[in-house]
Amino acid sequence: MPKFTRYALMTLDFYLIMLTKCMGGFKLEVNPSLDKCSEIIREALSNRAVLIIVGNCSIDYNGRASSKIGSGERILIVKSDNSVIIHRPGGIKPVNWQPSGSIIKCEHSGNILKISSYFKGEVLNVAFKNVILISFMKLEDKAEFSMYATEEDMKKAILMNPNIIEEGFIPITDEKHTSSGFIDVYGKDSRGNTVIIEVKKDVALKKDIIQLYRYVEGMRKNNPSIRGIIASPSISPSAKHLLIKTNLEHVKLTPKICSKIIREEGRELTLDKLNAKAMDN
Amino acid sequence: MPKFTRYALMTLDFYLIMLTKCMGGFKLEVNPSLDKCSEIIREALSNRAVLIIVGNCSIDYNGRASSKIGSGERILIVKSDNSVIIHRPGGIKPVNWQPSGSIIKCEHSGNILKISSYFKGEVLNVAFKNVILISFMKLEDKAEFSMYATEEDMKKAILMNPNIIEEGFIPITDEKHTSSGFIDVYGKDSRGNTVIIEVKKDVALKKDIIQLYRYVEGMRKNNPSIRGIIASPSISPSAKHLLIKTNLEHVKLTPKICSKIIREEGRELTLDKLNAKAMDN
DNA sequence: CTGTATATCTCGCCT
DNA sequence: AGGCGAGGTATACAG
Repeated sequence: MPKFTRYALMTLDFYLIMLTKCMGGFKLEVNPSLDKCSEIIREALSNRAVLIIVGNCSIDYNGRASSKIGSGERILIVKSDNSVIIHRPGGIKPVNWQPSGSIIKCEHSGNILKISSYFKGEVLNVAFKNVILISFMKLEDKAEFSMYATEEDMKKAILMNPNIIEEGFIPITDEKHTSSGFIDVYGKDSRGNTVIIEVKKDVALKKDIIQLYRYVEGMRKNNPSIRGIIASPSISPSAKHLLIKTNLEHVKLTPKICSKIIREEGRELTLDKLNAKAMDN
Repeated sequence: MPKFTRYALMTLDFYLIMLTKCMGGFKLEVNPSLDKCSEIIREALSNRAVLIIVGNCSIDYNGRASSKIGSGERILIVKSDNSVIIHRPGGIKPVNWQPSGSIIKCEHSGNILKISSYFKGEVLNVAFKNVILISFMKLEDKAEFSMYATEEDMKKAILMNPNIIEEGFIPITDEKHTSSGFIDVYGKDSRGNTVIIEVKKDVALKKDIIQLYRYVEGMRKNNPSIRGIIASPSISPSAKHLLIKTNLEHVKLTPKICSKIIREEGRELTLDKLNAKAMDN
């Protein structure tokens, strides 16, 4: 297909999309006039949409520090929380930025489009000489970001560095089988008390306490000094209540810190060595 | 003007721009098919253009740490140096990134467009379910970024914190007039030797050494122990050579550090106090 | 090249 | 609200 036709078709397509999209908080212009930009920016800001501008600008910043940069083609993004980032064509870090909640103004005077952002005594001024592309859109992103580590990784981290549970804790085995099932980590505290640890990578709930209680209760008959610890990033209020009633304990332990322990200690300590270490204990 | 007409005109405009722009390394699609995206991404990468993709994606990262995030609408930017940043609709920091020089691949399989980036054992996988907007463009930005401080600020910083020149330096006046003109900062070192400082905010060149030498030479007749120091962020090789021959000295001093001194010490030390301090000496 | 100090650090957690 | 510590810190600079 010749380029001409391809673009003609694409343009028709684009036209139709524009009609639908502009209802739903989307707008886009290529090589717009600065007046048009000014209009679009205002619309984006009032819509609390994400605004993207690509064009030739110079930037002045004054606040905790001061910076200045002359003309160059850059990408400016104003997010829906009014944070601002400006990126040059290279490098991972923005050349200038402004945190969430800043007050953004836009002014078109002469041949310059000025976008100003104010936040707690800090001023970021961006002056566009020309704009290649401007667009805003409503973006939805409700997903939760997680530094990833499995419960298995958390157990591994405890075996690698038992002090993350408490000073002097010594693991004996992992996943010991008991009459009530199996437990995650089994060991002794610094006073020689038996310790049973249940690991959860998410918030510990009532059911987790109940599960741990079942293990511990089965063993308390023969060993009254036994301790039960639930290791998790957090614990629900009702689970905490039950925890106290059942004389169990909670230790804060996040997948993230475990992931770090594995990464850092894992350099010297291979899995083989780890298993050997576990066997020794 | 009714919306319909406005967009029709805009679309025509867009169409014409596309024809010119696509020659010069620019392409843009709204709501493209993933196949089309794949094509555009390949073109962007081979052109070493800046690529912007807005769409619904999930992201996996594995390297120094691991992270995972489910579906959400985000902005992905691949810069011309193959650095990657992915921004969520809010917040100043990217949710995931990859440094410059990473190897980027793109694969369209099923209903998913996968963009992978590899760098020194770190893998970033982005899976797009749909794309709202894709565009690439060649951006030119040769401007130099500077943490801003004038030569005046640098002199002020020396007066505020003379130790940045050397331990025990005590400024007496700034801009002392001599028979050869005026000098930037004039003072005494810890041994009581007279010191003349010439401040430059950029690399010190031969001509700067010559200028300083003229001042110093004029005073060496009456005061052989006089020292001449050029304070600048750096010095050119030929200037350095001349510096040694003329028995002058160089002290590294950047506008940035001066800017910091003024910011930090300026909190306690107002301009009035500063002037008073300068008068005292 | 490696290690260290810096940052408009940002961000989250804690008091 | 203020202080503290971590970060996939990134980045500049010294050794």
